[in-house]
Amino acid sequence: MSRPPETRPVVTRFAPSPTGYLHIGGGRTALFNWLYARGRGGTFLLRIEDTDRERSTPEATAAILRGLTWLGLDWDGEVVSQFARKDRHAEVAHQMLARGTAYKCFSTQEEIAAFRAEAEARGTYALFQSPWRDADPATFPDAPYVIRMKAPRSGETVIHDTVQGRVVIQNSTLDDMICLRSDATPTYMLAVVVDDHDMGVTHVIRGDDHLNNAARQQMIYDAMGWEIPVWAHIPLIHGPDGKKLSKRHGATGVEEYQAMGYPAAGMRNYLTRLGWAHGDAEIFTSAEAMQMFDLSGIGRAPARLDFKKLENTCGHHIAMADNAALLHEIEGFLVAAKRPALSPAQKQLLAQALYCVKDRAKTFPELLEKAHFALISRPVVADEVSGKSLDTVSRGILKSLTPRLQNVRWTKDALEPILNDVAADYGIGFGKLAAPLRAALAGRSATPSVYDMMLVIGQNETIARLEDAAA
RNA sequence: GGCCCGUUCGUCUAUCGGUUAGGACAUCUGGUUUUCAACCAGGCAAGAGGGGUUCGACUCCCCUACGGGCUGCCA
Repeated sequence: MSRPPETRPVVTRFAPSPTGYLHIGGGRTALFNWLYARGRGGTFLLRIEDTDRERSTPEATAAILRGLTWLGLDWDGEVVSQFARKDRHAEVAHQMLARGTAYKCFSTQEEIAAFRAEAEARGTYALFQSPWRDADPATFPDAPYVIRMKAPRSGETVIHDTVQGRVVIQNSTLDDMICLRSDATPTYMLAVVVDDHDMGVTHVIRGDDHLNNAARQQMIYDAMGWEIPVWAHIPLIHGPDGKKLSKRHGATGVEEYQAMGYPAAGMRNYLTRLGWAHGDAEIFTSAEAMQMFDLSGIGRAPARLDFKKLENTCGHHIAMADNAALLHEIEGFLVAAKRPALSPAQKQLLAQALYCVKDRAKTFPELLEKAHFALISRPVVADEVSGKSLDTVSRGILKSLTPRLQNVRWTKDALEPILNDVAADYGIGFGKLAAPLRAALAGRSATPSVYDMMLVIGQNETIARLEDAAA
């Protein structure tokens, strides 16, 4: 009855409701839609589901856009506001009325609440069945009404879900959902179908909390004679303890991850692998992910967030990142983390130091800590651990070292014999010499190679720091 | 309560009726080392439970347990 989806250009969409920040689970949903569309030369659309005026805020929309932008998920065309399309939704509701697939219901919310309370009192649960479903229009009162879907009361609705398989829902378990509220605004159930249809969405990839909704939505597609999209309901993300991810697990907002210093490429990689797999592929770029990503690789069970693996993945991406891009992203991190920005001089030094710190860090705070030596200016203040290696003896060693550093070519090859000689003179291993050098140069015990640090900060600065420490 | 979905090492997962059930992260041991990170070698570690179907089930079916979702004039 419908053309094979493969022959149509793919159109996916991410449709968050603007009631807060971009949730990490929403971010992954967006990512899957983005990967699927981008990997097939398709279109990825963004629609804000803001028909609930009570809860929707422009701030939330802005936060969601920021989150997506940071994650690097670019959408095609303008952001669609669902609320702006309310007249179209109402139009479709009335078309359903005209087709006889929907009806006007004059039951008040009080009546419905009373009906439910009564059922509950009897210890049962019953779907509300509107008395207006087959009422004679001649009996219609002059009162506000909602437009309800005239849902089939028997039979079954079958969802062919790419991820969940064939899901059968008995129509008797579904009620006549409201499509148009009494104030003529659409409900989610109607709006989502109308918009997806009008926007030409071919694949609906969303959280499996919508799986049941798909049955009701399919009824609307049928009622309007529209082609049903390919459904793909993906499992939600859980916290490390296997429970639904909530605030008590820590970070749930995408922007919080930016503030914690995870690179966007690493986040994308990690999130892609969370609930999706392609053989043994673990570390990959987004371009590679686009090539590999498919709906059949999505798992059916909820996945737990694992920060250790996130960090490991991010470490790989920091190491393989382009230096200029990395520097730019670090500056963005500083802003997000509300940390002081880099001065032009610091930026310059950090750029030069990147080669020796980027493969030692899993997050930006860690990278910055490793690059501490390049970001500070004299006098270097040693932290507690490294300070211990600056005792009287090692100060003497540093003092004897500085003169030998005066007239040398500032390369590792030239420096190496000098430091080795000093160590030999004092009958100590290089490790014993490196510790005070680290303290003097960086004030830290965990740093890049002492040679790299010397090379990055230069001859004058090196000698000055060593003299400071020896004094 | 009703309906729907799920359940492989601690975690993410591969397997799509026949494998010593593979990989990655984490962890442990040894090696390397200039601290950290990394790297090399190796170890530990899994099909929720119970019934079927089948020559043969992680894989198909049913039940139970556990987890999740939906059940709104929320999305």
